[in-house]
Amino acid sequence: MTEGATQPMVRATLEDVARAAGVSLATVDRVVNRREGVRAKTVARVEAAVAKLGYRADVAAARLARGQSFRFAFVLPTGSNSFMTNLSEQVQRAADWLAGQRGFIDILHVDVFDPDVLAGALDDLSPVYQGVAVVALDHPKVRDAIDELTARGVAVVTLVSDAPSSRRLHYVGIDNPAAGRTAATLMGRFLAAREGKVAVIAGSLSLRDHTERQFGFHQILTSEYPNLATLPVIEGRDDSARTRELTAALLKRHTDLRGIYCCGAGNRGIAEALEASGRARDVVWITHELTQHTRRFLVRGTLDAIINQDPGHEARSAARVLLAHCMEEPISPDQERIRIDIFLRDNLP
Amino acid sequence: MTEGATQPMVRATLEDVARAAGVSLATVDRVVNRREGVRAKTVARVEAAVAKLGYRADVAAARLARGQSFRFAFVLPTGSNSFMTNLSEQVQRAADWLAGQRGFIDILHVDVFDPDVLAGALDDLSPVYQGVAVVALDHPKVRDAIDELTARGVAVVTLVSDAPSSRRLHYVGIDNPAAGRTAATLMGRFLAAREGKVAVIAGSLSLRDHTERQFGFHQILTSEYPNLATLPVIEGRDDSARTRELTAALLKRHTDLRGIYCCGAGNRGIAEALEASGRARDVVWITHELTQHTRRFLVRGTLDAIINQDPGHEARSAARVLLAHCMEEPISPDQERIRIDIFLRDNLP
DNA sequence: CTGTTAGCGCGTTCAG
DNA sequence: CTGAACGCGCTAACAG
Repeated sequence: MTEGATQPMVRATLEDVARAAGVSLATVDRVVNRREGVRAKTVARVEAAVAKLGYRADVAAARLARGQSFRFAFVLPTGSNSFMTNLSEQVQRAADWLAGQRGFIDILHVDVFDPDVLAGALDDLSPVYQGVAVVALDHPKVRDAIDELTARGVAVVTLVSDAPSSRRLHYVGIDNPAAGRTAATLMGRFLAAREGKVAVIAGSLSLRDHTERQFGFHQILTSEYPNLATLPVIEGRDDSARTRELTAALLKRHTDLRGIYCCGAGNRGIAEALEASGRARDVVWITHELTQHTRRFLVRGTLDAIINQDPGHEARSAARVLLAHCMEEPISPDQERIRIDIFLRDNLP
Repeated sequence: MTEGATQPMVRATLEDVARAAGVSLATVDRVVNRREGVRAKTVARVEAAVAKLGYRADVAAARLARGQSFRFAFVLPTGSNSFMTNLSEQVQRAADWLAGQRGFIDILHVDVFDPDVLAGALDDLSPVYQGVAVVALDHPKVRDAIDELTARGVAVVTLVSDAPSSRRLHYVGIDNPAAGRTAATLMGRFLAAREGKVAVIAGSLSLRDHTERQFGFHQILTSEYPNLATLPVIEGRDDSARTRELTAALLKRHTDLRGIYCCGAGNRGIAEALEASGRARDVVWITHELTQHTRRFLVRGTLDAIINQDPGHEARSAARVLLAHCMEEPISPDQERIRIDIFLRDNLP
């Protein structure tokens, strides 16, 4: 048995360090927190003591003494598709957690799909907020509103949907082109060498994430799977009824339709059309986001794979990033990276 | 714009509650922490005040006042395969994080594949530890050692490899039969309707996780993909050289070998044999764990998919579960559930 | 440049 | 059954 280095039995306190270095508490505090006004020689002495005793600041005590608290606004879509409902719930849970850490989250619901409304909501945001997480839109007005907040010293993170041209601090969400490529690889491989057509259904091509997914999907499908022809993108406006009609028309018109990639919402409509057509097991259907509905379609075999982003992880990550920024603490990039999950029937959580 | 309920501007303290309820600090504390010795009437009055003010205990202050600290042992394998090395690093990072929360982690490396050695290490563990995380082995001696620790009041979580018959508090790891089923579905679908043989390479069939994966794999492949015949399982002992020989022999002997599922380690050997044979692009190869090696094989196209468990998540989860148990706090199951990740070339993190 | 001191919000004695 | 008072480890304001 090989022992690793064991930690000291009880942690050293600032006072222990002060005694060891022969200085006062305040001086040690200055050195540890890298504040000005200490002679280089003294700094060295203190740092030696810190190293010798293995001193680590007690975050609980520091937070208590600092007594600062934080207030963040989470700007989420009104609307009620399953994914966004789920995201709201997860933000609420992250808020409960943060409340124990002297952090408060207010959730604001706005129509994030209207650039004017969204920009207006950001402009009107109360100045009490030190941080904002927003499901953004890549539009000049929104970008300006974000930049204005940033200029006022407010930390802004974009959530799920990015505004890359803005000065937001951080984007919490998946790499959408990569998600589209992932869907394409699954589609191409599931269809093996079969020939035929593949349809792409987006919510709206004016949504950057849908466009990016579609872009990644096309990129791989056309370059690596020449046996499959992609049909022009269809916009279902994330609406089930409309998407059902469009899908039904698609199935009727193209008897050689082999696959459907849905890079937005409206999945219930697709499922209905597919099942009504009797070709559900024959057509490979890949979509985004694990919800109660898509889970059912996957288990039933109508849906073949789900590309997912974990809303719980996203909500917690946004909260952590904002908190870390306010406390001037570093974040650990690979804990904050949102992964592109692939779910098949067999690895559903 | 719809506003969510906004939180109070400053959090209520115990003292605020005491004043509102017309009692003292100590009484509120007793009620809040569900201690004995308070009249029912007083309890009710305090609880009303708590509800009215939306009081939430400040965890930082509570931790500071309690001043308790925790010490955990993480028992990890000696040996040096990439996954375990990675796990060690992640445990070290979790330890750095915990150190700020008054928690200390000592890392012990033992030969976890030898039941006697592992059980001995657990038996000999210093009594200073309130919690132990162990990469376990499903063996009576190990089970007894875990149960003995549990009986002594030590919280035990199994990590990556479980001992389900023991009285461990919690298992931090993936559902291995489900992981095997996931691999089988990918294999079956990637091979579409092609006919031929599929080989399964395990490290050792006396390792429960390898057996479970292999079981799940067979289950799906035989029931859903009758076009594919599975060859008898081969044991590569997680050794690259040996696995290379075995794979080469396999490729030579079965000209209709269509797929290889590796449910253990030794991936470098498989890659070498596949690439040497010139059939790397033809044979579908699926394996476990994202490492620097498997990443390369996947990007290069020799490997088709990786089934992964995130060691960073596992290390943090084990630490959180132990900490929560010691502080008698609840855990949130879906944050602690370890997912079965699927990585293709396109969604690598 | 450095030291002293008064809390931060809560848990835990110990008296009443 | 209830209350007063001290201290956890650290920060910040002030004094020297």
